[in-house]
Amino acid sequence: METTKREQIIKIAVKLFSKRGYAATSMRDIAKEVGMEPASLYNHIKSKQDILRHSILDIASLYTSSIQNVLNMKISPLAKLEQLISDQISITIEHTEAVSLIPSEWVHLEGAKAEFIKVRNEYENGFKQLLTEAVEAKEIRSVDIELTTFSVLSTLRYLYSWYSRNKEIDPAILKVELKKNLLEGVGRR
Amino acid sequence: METTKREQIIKIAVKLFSKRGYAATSMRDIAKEVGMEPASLYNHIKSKQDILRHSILDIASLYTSSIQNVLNMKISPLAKLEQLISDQISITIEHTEAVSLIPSEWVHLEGAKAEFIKVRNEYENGFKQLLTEAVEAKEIRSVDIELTTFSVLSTLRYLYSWYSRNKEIDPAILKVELKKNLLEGVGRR
DNA sequence: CCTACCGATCGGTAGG
DNA sequence: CCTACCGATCGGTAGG
Repeated sequence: METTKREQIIKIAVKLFSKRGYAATSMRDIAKEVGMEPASLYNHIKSKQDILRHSILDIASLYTSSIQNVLNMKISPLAKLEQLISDQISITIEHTEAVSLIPSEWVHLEGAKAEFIKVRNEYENGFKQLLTEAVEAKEIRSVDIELTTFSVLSTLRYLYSWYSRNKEIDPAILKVELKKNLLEGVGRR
Repeated sequence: METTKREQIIKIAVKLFSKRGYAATSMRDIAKEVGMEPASLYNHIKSKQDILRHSILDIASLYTSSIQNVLNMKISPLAKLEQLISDQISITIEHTEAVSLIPSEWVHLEGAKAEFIKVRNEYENGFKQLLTEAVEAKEIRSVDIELTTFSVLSTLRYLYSWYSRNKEIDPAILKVELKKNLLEGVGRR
């Protein structure tokens, strides 16, 4: 699998954005890590903003595909929720650093901010719909939809930070354990 | 309750850091919002870094007080966990913007980074200890301590983002509902 | 892909 | 608390 210079630059930029934040990372930082002069980066990318936009929107489209796919499946609402959680864990494992930009760095998007927010809202609304259906089907208790959506999605959004310190874990085990946690809590008796 | 100019400046700076991030907020941005010339800020604060350090360490000390207090209470491990969750919700409600700096902006601390990490680790270790004790007392099921700590604390850490959009909620109801969520999940049947 | 460089903006200081 | 200003660094361009 060949990687273009452009892809190399974006990968390194994402790593630096993830570590220090977009605003605190300079094109000179990126150039040094890539091994070229700052001016040369511009033969491969349009601007610093261009890197951020592509990184974030690429990940956002993975989430969109997942929710659309899950909504069309012929399984119970609760099974759909479980599939969505599995998908999101997979995305986090496969694109850990890019995923880490989603919660904090999207605020630095300039042209694409509105589009990002739209896509994020669609995902959240899909999640709320599944939760509502699962309650109606009596597969889960009658939860507060808004608060539960926040609670479950915030754990999934920040999973990257836990995973980046625990990469040795078996993804299958992570999925089982985290689903149990999100769906059954700590099992208060 | 009189607020000094210094407190006013810090409050406004925290609001801006919270919205755009530390690195993307300039002293000129802060000065404009405060209503003075940039140079005049330095009669009240030592440096931009000084503002960040005080904001973050002040909140961190609230978390430290909470965990120390809870660990010394003469109640069951599960009751301690519930008290810790309540405290953290209270801190988030009372200091929403400053709390929002904790997950993302601490990376920009310069002199105090090691101290912050130490304090954060103490809090996490206290939480893990309570979780372990609750399992041993059979008050909760035998959870994965590391993953559950991450899962519960990530929801609590990012509660500020949900709360800032839902400020009209009754804090008492928020505590009951969120505790239920974290401790019983969605009640999968 | 590099050398050379631009205008803008940054955090912060001197001096009153 | 302000005017005036400093050196450093920023994202990006011209031209080869």
